Amino acid sequence: MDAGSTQGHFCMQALDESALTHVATYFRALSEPTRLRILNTLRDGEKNVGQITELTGCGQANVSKHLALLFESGLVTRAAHGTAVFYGIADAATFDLCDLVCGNVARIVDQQVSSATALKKQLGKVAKG
Amino acid sequence: MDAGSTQGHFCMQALDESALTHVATYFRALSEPTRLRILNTLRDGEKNVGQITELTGCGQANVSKHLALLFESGLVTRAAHGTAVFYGIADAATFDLCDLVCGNVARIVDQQVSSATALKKQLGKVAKG
DNA sequence: CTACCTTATAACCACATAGTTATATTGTCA
DNA sequence: TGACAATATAACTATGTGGTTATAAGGTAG
Repeated sequence: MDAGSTQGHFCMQALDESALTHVATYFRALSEPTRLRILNTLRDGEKNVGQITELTGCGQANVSKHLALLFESGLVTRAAHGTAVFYGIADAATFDLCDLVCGNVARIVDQQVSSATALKKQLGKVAKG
Repeated sequence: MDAGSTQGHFCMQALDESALTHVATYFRALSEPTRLRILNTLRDGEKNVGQITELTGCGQANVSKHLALLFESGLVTRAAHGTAVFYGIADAATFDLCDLVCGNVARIVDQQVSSATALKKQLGKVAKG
């Protein structure tokens, strides 16, 4: 089975250099808080650039640039209606992914907090001892 | 329920700015082909820096820097044994994530190929017509 | 056609970062 | 202790990119 096939189970281990770059690009698209904010505004349906600009509080040019990147990365759809351009989530799996990451991140943060607490305790003991 | 809790279902929509940054940082760690290669070498167990350097074909300093970033992002574990330092996957869910993304990417690439093919067909018609 | 509205793009700055080379740090062994 | 091996870090260059401002491009209404 080839990595470009449309069905079956995919495993990063089997990917060649080109596919690895694609995966990295996908993650890169999700690696900016502003882009995550933009994607969040699309949870409840398509919106045009003006609405997204309003909702995120970012500059219009900035939003357009991020939307262009998200579109090129295949994460959002684009549809022009008159002068307005509506963007939407290309794949519902995107949010599954983000929410999965939220779980991972929550675990990491908890671990780091625990480590920090343990370290603090250790340091406390050293200071006292 | 708070976003830092250790159980339950997590949704990006509910995250504040700080959590959003954490999620973005997590994705950022996965957004470089070299780091994905490094993570791939850890699929079948912990390895030290020398082994990872060998397997990836990257420079040792470069590998160390990437490993430091992965460690700080909470994606890998670190354990020193003598002068060697062994790194391992912190959370098996990481590969679930990567493989999920592989599926998404495969779909995107397929769609782009289809679009390109369709476009090519259209252009062909125009050229002929 | 003109004025206006919406979106995309160009130019620019500031900053982050991947990779390299050289070196420091740390642990082991004779 | 001194030589050596493994890893981390500092310094540097080149490149990428987030954000802003100004402007272009495309469509619409009068």
